[in-house]
Amino acid sequence: MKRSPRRTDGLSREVIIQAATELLDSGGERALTLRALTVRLSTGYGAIYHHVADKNDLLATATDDVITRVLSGVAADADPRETLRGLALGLFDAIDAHPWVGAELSRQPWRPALLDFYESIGRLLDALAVPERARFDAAGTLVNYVLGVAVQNAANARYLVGGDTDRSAFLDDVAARWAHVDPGRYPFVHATATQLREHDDRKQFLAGVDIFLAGIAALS
Amino acid sequence: MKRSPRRTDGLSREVIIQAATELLDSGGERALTLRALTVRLSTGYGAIYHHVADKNDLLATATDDVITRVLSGVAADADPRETLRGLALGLFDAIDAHPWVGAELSRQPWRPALLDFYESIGRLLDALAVPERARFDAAGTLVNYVLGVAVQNAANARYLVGGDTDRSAFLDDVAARWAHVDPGRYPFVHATATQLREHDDRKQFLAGVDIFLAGIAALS
DNA sequence: CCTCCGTTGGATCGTCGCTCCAATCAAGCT
DNA sequence: AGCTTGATTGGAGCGACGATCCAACGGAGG
Repeated sequence: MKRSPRRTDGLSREVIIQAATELLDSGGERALTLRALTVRLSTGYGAIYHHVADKNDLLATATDDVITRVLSGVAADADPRETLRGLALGLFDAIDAHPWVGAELSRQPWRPALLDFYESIGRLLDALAVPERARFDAAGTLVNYVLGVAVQNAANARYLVGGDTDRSAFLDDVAARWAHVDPGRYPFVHATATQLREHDDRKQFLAGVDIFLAGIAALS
Repeated sequence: MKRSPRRTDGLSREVIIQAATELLDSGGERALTLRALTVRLSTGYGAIYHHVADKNDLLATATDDVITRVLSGVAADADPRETLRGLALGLFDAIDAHPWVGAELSRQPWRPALLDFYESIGRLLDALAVPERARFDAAGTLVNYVLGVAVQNAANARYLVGGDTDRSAFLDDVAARWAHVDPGRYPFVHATATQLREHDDRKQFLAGVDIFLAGIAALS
């Protein structure tokens, strides 16, 4: 039995994590299997486990990478309110582009990478003259909202299996089901069905951020 | 080879789902395996799959049951604002008691059981005189917030593996790590560490709901 | 009493994450 | 140059999972 030749270029933690990220981006969470990784890197399990603790480690590190990249790319605006909106949108867009990041963040919400996010929000609330005693609750609420929406969106994105069906097709599907509920029992849901079909996730997310900002402003 | 005796009392979808719920409540998501179910019900795979489509079906139905039970138990108050707070708290407490419900809802946010939740919120926003054009965004935002926080809490609860370590011990752990971050780089996070140790998830959640309500009021 | 069909139990399959160890090679030593 | 050693690699194998499939069962209707 001939053994396949040993690789000469060094395998490294970085290379492995990048390969994992590519697998995740192209095929979603379920595409990241150790077997797929060994094939892609043409190596074996041992080599991978020598650089990485386990699959959790892999997912967590890949997630941290994406988050860090996003947060460093957010532009600071003169207006703290605008900066905050930009920050929130940055995270939203990142998770929209990499739904698996949302799922992983919902599983481990206290990853170190989110420290920067939390810190930024705290400072911006300070700049917005939020009283100190309310700042903790306000920051927590905002973080929870942003992560919450992002996770929901990730779930919706995961619903589209391979990318065959379009996002709008998915919305049409849900909207159609909502349109067929009993208008007597569910007047609001029924009336909302049309708006659901036309709505823009990104805009609705920003509208939510604005509601919370208005509420926070009302605190002082 | 002797076959174990055939059961005489009828197995039913309800019995299976209740057993699944008990497994989930006692051991978390990873405790629900088909093998564990066959042992608990002293039956085989075939019997279970005869009544249930697959494991997703199991999880989804169990989740629907919990949600429905919660929503039917929420008292309607004269003040729509109070009713809304009660509704949100009801979902919060339910997911706090059954963390797996939070995880499942984040995976499938459009389950029929949430229709009632969405409908109730829509009506309450109407009672709060939220302009119709803003009601859709407002309802979506609130649902996202409630589900988002609930999911985070579920994730934290899942962090405590078997219930050995206490919830406060977990908070102490996170707070300790936050207290040791570089105060120069993360002044806000550092300053927040003490509040984190003392904070009450439930109260903070309610504070978030109040921020939202204040923001809604500012819309009109 | 018999037949039939809705149920039931469990052997089996393919895949998963992960462990374990022999094989391999580069760097350091004499 | 030859030897040694330890870090690194590749892959067989393990136990557990969700799911499928089918033979065996037994109560309801004739």
